[in-house]
Formats: sequence, C-alpha cells, structure tokens
Amino acid sequence: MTKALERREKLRVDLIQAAEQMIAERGLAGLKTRDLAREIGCANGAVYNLVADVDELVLRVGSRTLLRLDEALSAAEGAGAPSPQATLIRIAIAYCDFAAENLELWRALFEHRMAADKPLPDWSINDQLQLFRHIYQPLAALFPERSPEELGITARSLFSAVHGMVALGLEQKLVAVPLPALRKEIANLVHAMIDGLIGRAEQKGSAAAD
Amino acid sequence: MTKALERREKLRVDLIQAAEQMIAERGLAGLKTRDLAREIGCANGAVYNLVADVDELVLRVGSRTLLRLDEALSAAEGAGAPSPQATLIRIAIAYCDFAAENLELWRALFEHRMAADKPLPDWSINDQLQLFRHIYQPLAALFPERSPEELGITARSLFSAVHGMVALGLEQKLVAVPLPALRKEIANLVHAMIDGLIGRAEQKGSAAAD
DNA sequence: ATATTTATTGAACGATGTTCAAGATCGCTG
DNA sequence: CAGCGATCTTGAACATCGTTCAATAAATAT
Repeated sequence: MTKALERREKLRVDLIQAAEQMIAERGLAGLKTRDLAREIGCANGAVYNLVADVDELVLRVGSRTLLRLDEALSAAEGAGAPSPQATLIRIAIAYCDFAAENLELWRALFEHRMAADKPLPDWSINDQLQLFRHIYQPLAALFPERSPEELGITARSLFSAVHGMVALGLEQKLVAVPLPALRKEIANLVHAMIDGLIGRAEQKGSAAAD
Repeated sequence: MTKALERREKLRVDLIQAAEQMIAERGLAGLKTRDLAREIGCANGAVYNLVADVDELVLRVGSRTLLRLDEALSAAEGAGAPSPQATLIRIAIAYCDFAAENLELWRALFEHRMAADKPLPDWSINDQLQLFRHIYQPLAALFPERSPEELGITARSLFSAVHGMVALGLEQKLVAVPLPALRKEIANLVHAMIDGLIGRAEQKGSAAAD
C-alpha cells in the first residue's frame, strides 16, 4: 500500500508548490482549483483528496512563507551584533525587504480570512507566534528589568508598528513610496521608538529616586 | 424627467446604506448583490443601473466610513490641547476606538482590492489622503524646523505604525488582546515614538555644535 | 393620445468551490 | 497470477456568485 500513498504525498507537495507559485504570480484571488489541478495533472475534484479545502491549502502555503520569513529574520539578527538597537533595526529592514520581494505571498498571510465558524488550526497559529521570538531577544537585552510578559507585549507592539509601516508603504492604493525611502523611514522610526522606550523606562525608574 | 431621476437617486442612497449595513453585519465577504436587491426592493440586475459594479459600491461605502472616521479623529484633536504629544496620543486612541466600534466597515477599507487593471478612482484616493491631515498639524507644532515634505513622510509613518498596532491587535487570528490593554499599548508606544523622534531631532540639530 | 426614449426586469451566462456516484486502480490472498 | 474487496480518481453536476442583455414596462415628449 506504499505506492498509492507515495503518489498521494508527491501530489500533495506538488499541489502546495503550485499553489505557492500561483499566489506569487497572480495574488491570493488568482488561486483557482481548476488551474491547480491542470498544473499538477489531475482532475479538479482530486484536489479535495489532497487537502480538505482551499482554506487549508492557503494555510499550508502560508506556513511555508512564514518559514522563509523566519529564516530571513534569523539571517538579519545573526550577522554580528553591535547593539540590540542595531539588531532590531536590521530585523525590521529584513521584514520590509522580505515583504517587498515576496509581495503576494506575504500579503496572502494577512488577506486570507477563515469563515467565522471555522477557526484557524493550532499548527497555523503556532507558526505565527514564532515571529515575535526574533524581536524578543534584543528587547530583553535592552530592558533586563522587564518581565517576560511585558517584553512579549512590547515585542508584539513593535512588530505590529513595523508591519503597519510595511503594509501601507507597499500598498499601491496610496502614493507609491520608493522602497529605499521606505527602508529609511522604517529604520528611523524604529530607532526613535527604541530611544523613546528607553527614555520612558529611565524616567519611570528614576521616579523613585526623586 | 425629474421623477425618474429622483427615484434613481433615492434608490442609490438606499443601496449604499444597505451595503453599509450588510458589511457591518456580515463582513465584506458577506456582501451579495441579490440580497441587496431584495433589501431595497428591486431586481438584482437593477443594482447595475445604480452603480457600475460591486467595486464602486464598496468604495462608496468606504467613502462614508472614511468620513465618519475623519469626524471621530477631528473630535479627538478638537478637545482642549495641553500639548501636541497629548493630541497625537488622543488621535491614535480615537483611531483604535473607531476601528473597534466599526470593525467590519473599517476592515473593508483595507481588505478590498481592485482588479489589477482597474485602478482606484481619484475621488477615492483623495478620501484616504485626508486622514494624514490630522497628524500633520500636531507634528508641525512639534517640529517647526522640518519641511512640509518631511512632515508628510513622518505623518504617514506614524499613522502606519498605529494602524499596524490596531490591525494586528484587533485580529482574532493571534491571541485576542483586550481592548483596554491595546489602548494602553498604543498610548505608550506613540508616546515613545514622539519622544524618540524629538530626541533624534535634537541630537541631529546639536551635531553641528559638537 | 400616440410615439419615442428611457428604465427595469429577471432569465441566462460564465466562473468558481465543492460534492458524489461511477469507474479505474491498487493491494492482498488463494 | 487471477480475482476480489477496498480505495482512490474522475469529471459531470450542483449551488452560488457577479454580470449582461433582450424583452417589457414606464415615463416623457409631441
């Protein structure tokens, strides 16, 4: 019984790769089951033997995108660390660059919405939470007195702020921003946010001494 | 010929209001032309006498949402102004509150995407640019030496950062954040961003004196 | 009142996600 | 290796969409 399952697995991998390429080329809205079936050489109905529905397919592609994003952020934090500030800025720039280079796949991560009655599977939620990890460590170095809970909240806030700048910056709806200008803006505002957070922490800490 | 056009106009208003209510109740994906037609009492084909297509309908609803958002932000900046910093924070909180209270309509502003070959009409683009106006004035008070271009860029960055925090904060995908905690986080990070921007501006300005 | 212009209708079209009975294929056993 | 039961695959069919259009009804002009 191995032969059948092997073929199934190979087809499933092909399907997810084809879906990834299709989203990258035509956007999430351009993903069609019939085109996918033709691409991997099977009947359109067969797609539902490999995957429960299109939602799962999009989530599986998203999982791959998140993995590559994770690698890109790891590479950014890996290279020599002059200071936690510099590391955080490099991570933010790496996030921007990844989004620009994988525009449609990155958008698909946030554009996709499940039906209200079918929530995200756990494995998908877990994928997403891994991202904050990259920001957590430099933040912990900057604010050693903060609790893990506080650091987690701050990490999510920082990530969300950078995400917003990238999301609206890469949007063609508004005035198109040249990528170098966007990178500069992000570096500048991240630097300001960190400086501001440090300043406010010192102010707070010294209040007892006054 | 007034009778026919009057009826047409009334129907068009009804249509947009019905679409607004439908998006608010069922989300952008729940907007269906046949349901709309039944709601306003006409044939489904008649919808296309009132509006070119669903894209235009969504944009018209978006225009109304942006108008109400504009009013909410104006109200936030209007109330007594202790300092530009405090005003910016109030605006950010107002943005967060508006998004929370008008969740589906606010989401529709950013979820909706036009087909690649049909760009946004000018009137819709203009609607969106008005938003930065609210941030521009307090920023100009904080950084009088900056050029209008620089201020515009900073205003967009600040707006985008807050937008990102609200967008990911209200997302049910990740861990649900209680609204009061989100408001507190936004106030904190906006404060930090402004402090940081001021600090970096001072540093830069005094560099010549070093 | 009649003719001409215009608006409205709702059936039909094409696309799309999903299902399912019928047929093809596979894996095991005698 | 032949045959049989289980399983997989197929592609036609279904339900829903947005959108179009010839026919009908209404409104306006003469």
